[in-house]
This record gives sequence, C-alpha cells and structure tokens, in this order.
Amino acid sequence: MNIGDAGRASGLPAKTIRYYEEIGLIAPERRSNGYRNYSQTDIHRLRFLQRSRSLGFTIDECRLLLSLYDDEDRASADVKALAEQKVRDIESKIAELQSLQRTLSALAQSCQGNDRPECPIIDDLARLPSVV
Amino acid sequence: MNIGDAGRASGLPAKTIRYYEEIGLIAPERRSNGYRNYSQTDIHRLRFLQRSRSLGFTIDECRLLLSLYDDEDRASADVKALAEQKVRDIESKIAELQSLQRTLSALAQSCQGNDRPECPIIDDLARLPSVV
DNA sequence: TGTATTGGTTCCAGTGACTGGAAGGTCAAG
DNA sequence: CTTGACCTTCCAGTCACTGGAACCAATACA
Repeated sequence: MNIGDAGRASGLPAKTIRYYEEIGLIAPERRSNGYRNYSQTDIHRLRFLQRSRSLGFTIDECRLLLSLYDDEDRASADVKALAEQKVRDIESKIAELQSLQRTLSALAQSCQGNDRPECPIIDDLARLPSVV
Repeated sequence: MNIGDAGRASGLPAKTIRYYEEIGLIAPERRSNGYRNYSQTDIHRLRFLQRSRSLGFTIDECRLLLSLYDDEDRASADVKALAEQKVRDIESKIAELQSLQRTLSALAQSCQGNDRPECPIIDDLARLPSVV
C-alpha cells in the first residue's frame, strides 16, 4: 500500500504519516523504487494514532498507548490511568474556558455596541489589576 | 522604568515584553546604556496586552484591540464585535472539549483497570472507523 | 512512442506565542 | 574590588504538523 492509500485507510494526510515516521511512530518497508509500502499492521497503527490524537492524547501519550497496544501482557489499569488523566486534563481546560467565557460575555453584554467610543470592554482591558 | 519593573507592573515576564517589542506591539525608549526605559504609557499598554491575552485574544487580535484603545474616535461596536466573536470561539472550543470528555470518560469507565490485558480503551483506539 | 497527470521522494521553512540558555555589558552595595 | 542582580543580543527549541520547491516514478491515453 502506498502512502496515499494508507492515508485514505487511516484518515491521516500523507504529510502527517511521513512526520510520524520521522519521529519514530511507524516504520513501513520500502519498495525498490523508494516508495513506502504499508502493511495491514502499519495501517492498524496509523488508525490507532489517528483515533488517539483525535481523542486529545499528545504524541508522547500516543507513543505510550502504542506500546501498551503492542504489549500483550499490559495491565488495563495502565491504560485506564492514562485515559483518566486525560479526562482530568480536558475537564480543567473546560473549566478554564468556561471562566473565560463568563468574563468575556459579561464584558460584551455591558457594551452598548454603537458608534460612540465609550467602551467598558476597553476600560476593563486597560484597568489596574488591583481594581479587579 | 527598567524591564524588570515593567514586568512586575504589568504581570508579564521580561522575555515576553522583549518579544512584544520584537513583533511591534510596543516601542519603549532606550537609555544611553542601552537599557529599555518604560514610560507610564508603555506600562498601560503592557497591562492592556496582559489582560487581553489572558482573556484569550490572539496577538493579532490584541494588535487590533490596541489600535481601538488608541483610537479616540473608535466605535464601541467594533470592540464588542471582536469580543463576541471571541466568545463564540471559546464556546465552540468548550463544546468540542465536552464531546471529547464524554467519549473519553465513557471509555475509561468501561475499563476494569486491573492487571489483565483486556482493555476496551485499547480496543476502541484500534477499532475500524466504520464500526463506530 | 510521447506526453500529461497523478502520485511518490527529500529537504527546508513557517506556524503561535513564547521560553531557555549562552555570552557578555552595567550598576549598586559592601 | 568584587559580588550579585539586572540588563543586552542572539540562537535554538517547543508542539504537531503544514506548505512548497525540486525532482523522480507510474500510469492513462493519443
């Protein structure tokens, strides 16, 4: 399988697949003409990477997940711990964004939004931190 | 005011302040010894930047906000539009993360988390997209 | 057989918004 | 006179790709 087909089979752009090879996540064989030749096992790994990345795991976490995927003697607790940590990461990111969203939409609401220059948003951005 | 004091007054690291100068967000005077010398106006701008960035505006948006801040003839509607767009950006980011969070915590919950290798999380990551 | 198109290769540079670190100049205190 | 804090510039690294140039290989069709 050439890289284009591997891309279609995994949902990853060819550029990204080459990048994953560069950083050691996958190592397909080469044909005599220099083209990469992806096996079914390679495709499985690429799909695994696509799905892991889409769930928010970093490349390093994907590396770890792949090694657990390969490890027939893994403990599922290790995988679960990784997933739970990621859930906590995502939750704290959500909380942070919600706080931002509250602040910012309150500011936006307080602004008349007309053609005059007076603007509570600008005033807030320029305000002294101690005045918070 | 030297850069260290400017940093303390604005809540920004000196490194960041130099970077902001490099990309043209601020242009303090220089003393005869080459040290940057920040005026009160500079400090206001730095605080404005610190606050805008902390509210999630990109550097380019901060550039625009600063120009509105400087513009005594601004229309507050322009500022409000920017803030509202940012609120929408944040909301869609939150929705995306919530969807991730639901998927991932359901996966984590489905896993026994013991010392056996069977793991629905790994199975999901490896599954065919069509099986979704 | 020629050619046009598609798809593959490598390598280099850029993204955003900083951050770290090296090598060296300046200044105030003791 | 030295120590230490602070300042300077410049270069490289972060993260996970992405774009583009220049070139080679394979295939379809006239």
